[in-house]
Amino acid sequence: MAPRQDKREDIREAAIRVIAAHGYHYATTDKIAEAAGIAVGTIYNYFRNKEEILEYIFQVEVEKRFRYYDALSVKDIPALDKLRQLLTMHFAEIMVEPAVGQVMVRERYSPADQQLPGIKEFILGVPMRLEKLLDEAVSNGEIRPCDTAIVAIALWGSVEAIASKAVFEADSKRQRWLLSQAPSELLSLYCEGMKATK
Amino acid sequence: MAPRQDKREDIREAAIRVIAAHGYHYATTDKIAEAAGIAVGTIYNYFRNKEEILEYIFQVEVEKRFRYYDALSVKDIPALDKLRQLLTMHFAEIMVEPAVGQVMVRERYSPADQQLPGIKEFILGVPMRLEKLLDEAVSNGEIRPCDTAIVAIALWGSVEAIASKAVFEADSKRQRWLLSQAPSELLSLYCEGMKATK
Amino acid sequence: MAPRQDKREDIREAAIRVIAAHGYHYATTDKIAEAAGIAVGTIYNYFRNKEEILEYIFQVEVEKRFRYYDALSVKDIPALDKLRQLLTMHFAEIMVEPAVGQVMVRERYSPADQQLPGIKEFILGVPMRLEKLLDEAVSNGEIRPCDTAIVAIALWGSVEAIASKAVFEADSKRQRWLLSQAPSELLSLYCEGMKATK
Amino acid sequence: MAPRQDKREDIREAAIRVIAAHGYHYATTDKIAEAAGIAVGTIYNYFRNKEEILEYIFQVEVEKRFRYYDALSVKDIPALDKLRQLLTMHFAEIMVEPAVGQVMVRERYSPADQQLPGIKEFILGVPMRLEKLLDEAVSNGEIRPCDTAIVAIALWGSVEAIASKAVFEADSKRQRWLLSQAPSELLSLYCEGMKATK
DNA sequence: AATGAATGAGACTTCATTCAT
DNA sequence: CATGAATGAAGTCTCATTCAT
Repeated sequence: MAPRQDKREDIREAAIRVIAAHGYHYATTDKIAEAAGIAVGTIYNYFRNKEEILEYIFQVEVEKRFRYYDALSVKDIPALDKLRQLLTMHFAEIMVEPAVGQVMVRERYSPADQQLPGIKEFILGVPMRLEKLLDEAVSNGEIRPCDTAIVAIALWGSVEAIASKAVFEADSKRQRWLLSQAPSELLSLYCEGMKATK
Repeated sequence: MAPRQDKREDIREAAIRVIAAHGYHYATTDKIAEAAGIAVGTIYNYFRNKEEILEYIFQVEVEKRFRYYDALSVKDIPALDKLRQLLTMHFAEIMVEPAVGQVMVRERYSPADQQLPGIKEFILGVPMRLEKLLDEAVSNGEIRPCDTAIVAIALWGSVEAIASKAVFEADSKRQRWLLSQAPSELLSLYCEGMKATK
Repeated sequence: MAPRQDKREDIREAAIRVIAAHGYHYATTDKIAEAAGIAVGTIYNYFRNKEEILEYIFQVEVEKRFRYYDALSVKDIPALDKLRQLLTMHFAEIMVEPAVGQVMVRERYSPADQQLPGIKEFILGVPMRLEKLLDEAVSNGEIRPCDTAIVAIALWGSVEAIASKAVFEADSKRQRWLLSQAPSELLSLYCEGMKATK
Repeated sequence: MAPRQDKREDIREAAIRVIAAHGYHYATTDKIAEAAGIAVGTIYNYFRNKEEILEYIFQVEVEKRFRYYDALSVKDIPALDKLRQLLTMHFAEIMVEPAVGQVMVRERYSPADQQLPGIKEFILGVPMRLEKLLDEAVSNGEIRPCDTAIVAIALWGSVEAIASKAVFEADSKRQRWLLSQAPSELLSLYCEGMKATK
């Protein structure tokens, strides 16, 4: 196989592995360089500093989801279906690369006093898009009026909690089960509620 | 005022402030000591190392909640009321001391490769107790049968997400509103669901 | 049993145990105090600082040997017998309290840039007295003329080497054997030499 | 002059100077780095920790002597000559670099509870080789049968004592004299003994 | 005299970043 | 562009010593 050209990408992937394994603060630049098969110095030709690597990891994930959302939002399907597809996509991504899931769950507040812009985008941007879909669903009469901002946050919290549970699940069968069942389980929970049906 | 007797407590409180402000990894032992008004060395008369401080912070919070749960569990009231009271208590605690909330939300994976025992207890123990309450509610016919393990995780994820939102909310009025409304909002969401009522 | 009155002595003995076990630099004042059954602060009522404890340990041993030497030197017996008795006494002391032997062997250069006076006394004073006995033996015609200064150093080096070997000997039977046989073995070696007798 | 290539060697030499001057425990890594003309951090590119430097110092000396012994042991000369040459070599090395001699004499028990492997090798390995040479001398009839293990220890103790004396000798003329005369003085002492010849 | 909590200087070590090759 | 040895600031922790009780 030809050597990977995009070294920035190599570094990102190596960093994901190392950070998932050790945590951001114990993921030294040396370890990342070694995992990427390059010299430490080379990292600094592609990233200004270590923070920027983490920033980039989040950016990539954010963009995947935003692009998916953008494509979704112009479709002419019920908003709840859009929601389901977005969650399905999120869990599918994590299933493909659980290490990324670990990083997103754990390293959200890692690097500094101030949250990195890319991470802020992730934490705020995704729920905000959920909120829009919920608003749309309310408009369509798919769900009843409610404080969609709060619901979006709650829903996203649930998603993250289950992803986190899955991502640290040692039993890989149960991991796949969790990640694949999660979207419909969650949506039916949030739609139907748990109230006893008489 | 008489000098505070329990220095371990002083250190815990100082550490909460410093960690909430800067994050565990930027909360140096020097800063913590300064915030506590003592010398660095004194910290090590009360804690074996820096990790143990974080461990202790979580332990205290865990115990508060477990004790509250224990008192609750013997009461003769509907399980859903117990649930509501537990959540109310949790949010009330955070309202009183938002810094602790920040620490609990942010520093869960901070210190090491391995999760600290006290933190594990927090992350696993609380949802487990929620699950028990949900099971009880199912038994009582208060809610319909469902995968209570998953629901507990989802519910706790929602709780944390809202707490996290609140805790970083600059507008303190809205913070109080979020924290006080959250329990009933969440429970009604989880019970009734969002489905449009015909 | 009545409480030991001489606390300086208690501390000395405790320090010997702790230093023998851990080495001077790992023998913290806390450990010594604990071993002596007193508070750290109390140490400083009897010793100016940690160094002085080591100094005192050597002093006591030096004095024992000097006093023994002084008593010996006025006796009217062959100088070689005096020598033998001095060595016998030295090894006997170590047999009684091997920990002291360990300290004397190991901690000679431990505490500081400058050698402590008490330790210097030990290192220089003892060989000097051996030298005097050798001179006397030469005068008496017990041994042939030789560079007694060098021989004294060599002899003392041998003594220390065997003591050191014995002191770290795990097998206590062999330890006793070494320490009890050493004086005559050494003296016969130094007197007769190893030359093959035709 | 071209810059020294082997930085590990530079550090070893600097450490010898600093440790000889101040003792291992007062030879801070900062001082060693300064003496080596490098930054502290650089030390840790060549040694895992401070102990390892001391370990390495002993290793180098051990190896010198073992290599010399190995070359010697295959020669077809009297065992006593081998012995003499080995001692001569040892004292010559110390004469060239007295600081190393100081370190070997003083820092034998310095670093820890447990003796470092390299130091153990030095303390046990050298006398063991002396013992072998003595055994050979006995076999050859060069010396009379005796407890060669004990004699080896005694002899090595004498050697170290004289080396130690020499190494701390301020008068450098007397130092050279001691170190150069020592081998034959010692061997003749050990062979002939001090007994008065009628 | 005895106590032992408090002190804080100082030790070792790590690691993100640089820069000469 | 790539390299990786060198850097040194900064962090954690220890421990001899002090002093108020």
